[in-house]
Amino acid sequence: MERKTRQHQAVYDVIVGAHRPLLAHEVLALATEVAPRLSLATVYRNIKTLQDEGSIRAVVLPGQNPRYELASRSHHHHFQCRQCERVFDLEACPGNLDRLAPAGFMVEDHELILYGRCDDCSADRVPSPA
Amino acid sequence: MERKTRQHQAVYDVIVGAHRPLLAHEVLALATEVAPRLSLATVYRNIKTLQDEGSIRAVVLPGQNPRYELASRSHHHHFQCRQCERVFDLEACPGNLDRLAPAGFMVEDHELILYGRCDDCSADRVPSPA
DNA sequence: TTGCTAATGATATGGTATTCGCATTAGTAA
DNA sequence: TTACTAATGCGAATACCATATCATTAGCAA
Repeated sequence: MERKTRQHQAVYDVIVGAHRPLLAHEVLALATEVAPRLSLATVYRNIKTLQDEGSIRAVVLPGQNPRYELASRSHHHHFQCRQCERVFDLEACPGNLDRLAPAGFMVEDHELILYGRCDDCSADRVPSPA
Repeated sequence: MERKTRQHQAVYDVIVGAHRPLLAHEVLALATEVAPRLSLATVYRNIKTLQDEGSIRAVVLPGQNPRYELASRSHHHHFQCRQCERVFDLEACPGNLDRLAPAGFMVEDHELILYGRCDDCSADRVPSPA
């Protein structure tokens, strides 16, 4: 049977609490505060478990390692800060993108990523890791 | 000095002629028709050379290997077919995406990818590799 | 042609994120 | 508590694309 471990809970809690998609090593760093000696392998194992059960999903940006966010989040897009490299959620979606495809093409889905400077980095503030 | 080889020319010609971004192995497959015995290492070498001199640029889709297109192409986006996995150019851009970012965020650039079925695959035609 | 050496072909190697193997730890039911 | 075994920690192993190595080929100037 499945056991409720401190490590599993820590991984989940960190993703829930982040309010932005996290890299595996970010999960490790944050979860370590609650579960010391947490290993990266365990982070990956729990990420996989949570993905398989549908609790979280991967957010993949071009050329970057997957980040993870709550699967319960509704359709949205992302913003990446070029300075601190963190990824933030965008609540809005431009919509009506199907018209961009040529005739005969069937659009099923889309992905939009904005790049720039986040609030902290625009203001020359040093962002906190959480 | 730099020498004009059949292989280098073949790699460049294939990218010019494709009218869509190509993976390294697609370049290899297509260029082999002109330059038999062409090796993947040479494809990568020439891709790098062409990139360094600014002739081509990489197009990276989430979780996928880089594709290459002519750098002279103006701002545009891409469509990927989920069946044949080929990537196509979209001529249009929705524009005015800056408004999607929260206050304090500075948008410098954006990336948009549509996913679905290309013309060939919508019509159950088998796409030609070129 | 000849000679120089840039470029190639074939394969080995590197870099790195993720997964595996296994001894150990620690949930959980009784 | 105790026993059972799922889950962990840690290091090794894997997988993958891209680059490096190096003997060989082939541009190109003379």
